[in-house]
Amino acid sequence: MSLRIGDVARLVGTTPRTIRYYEEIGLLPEAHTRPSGQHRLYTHAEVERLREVMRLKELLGVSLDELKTLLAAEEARAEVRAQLQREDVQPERRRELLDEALGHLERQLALVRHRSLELAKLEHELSETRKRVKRKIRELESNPPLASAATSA
Amino acid sequence: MSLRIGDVARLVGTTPRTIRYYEEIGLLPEAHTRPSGQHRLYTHAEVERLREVMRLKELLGVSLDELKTLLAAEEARAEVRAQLQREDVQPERRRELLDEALGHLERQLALVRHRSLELAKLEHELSETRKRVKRKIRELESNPPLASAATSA
DNA sequence: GTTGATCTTTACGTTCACGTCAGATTCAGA
DNA sequence: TCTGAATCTGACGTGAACGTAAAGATCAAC
Repeated sequence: MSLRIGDVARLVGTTPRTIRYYEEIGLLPEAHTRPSGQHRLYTHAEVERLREVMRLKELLGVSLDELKTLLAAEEARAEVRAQLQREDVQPERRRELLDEALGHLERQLALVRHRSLELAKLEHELSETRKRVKRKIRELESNPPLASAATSA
Repeated sequence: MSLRIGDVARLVGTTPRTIRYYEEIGLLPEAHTRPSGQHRLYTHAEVERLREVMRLKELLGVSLDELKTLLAAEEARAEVRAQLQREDVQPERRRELLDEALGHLERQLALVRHRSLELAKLEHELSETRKRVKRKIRELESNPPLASAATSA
């Protein structure tokens, strides 16, 4: 039911050092309340969280510091979910958290959409270029290599 | 007609140091034949080339070393264009260059498509999450904050 | 032909994101 | 209870991608 840091590392394809580092810089929450010196223990939910962090890092290509602020969205939503479990849900506080989460989500979305668009443009250009290269190759194949010049108008 | 390293840096939004560094590691060709000690001079074509390099770096998120091998495509195509100008175009050599360029293009495209897909997935997930958060906020607004619980089923 | 701004090379410094090592500690299993 | 594998903290090391400083050279403009 509870995983150790080595298991987690294997599961997500990284190293224990990296996980400790992420915790060190505040990118991951400190694993529960753990008397210093004792082994860290993780739940599957935390493994998923780590997966998500690494995915965002990979796809957004931002520094771990920027990523930390972007992840405030997840934090907020996690807290919302936690508050939903309990019953003392002061609605004003919930509203605050939701607004905060929304703001961070918008920032993430803007970032993602921008990159997505740029990538699409790049993809289009590349496939156009590929077409041209392919055409040139075909021309070269059908045109028997004559001695003189003038292969394309 | 010819720009100096500082102008180029301003034009593409980087620093002279970076440009020199890129030249140093072979990512950019050495600016023409330049007696060591003399100022580097650049054409607008070279500025565009640098822009493209920085764009690919940004969008693909690869190391400068990987980028160097990926850029072999541009090199090959540049050489093809150069050979088209001249008339002694040994067609077998052209075929080699075109094949090479095609290979590199395929690699770039595969990379771009993969990232593009992943980003699209992420974008979808994010906008779904945003929907849910917005809905929750609306619920909170329409439901007058009563004393008891039960806001959503 | 003399400035002053920009550039040159050389070389050491820096930040980020971890890797690696050491020595002590903890933990699961026999 | 003992043992061996994994983990702990703390520290220093590392590679990538530049930043920065120094001392001299170059270049455009006057």
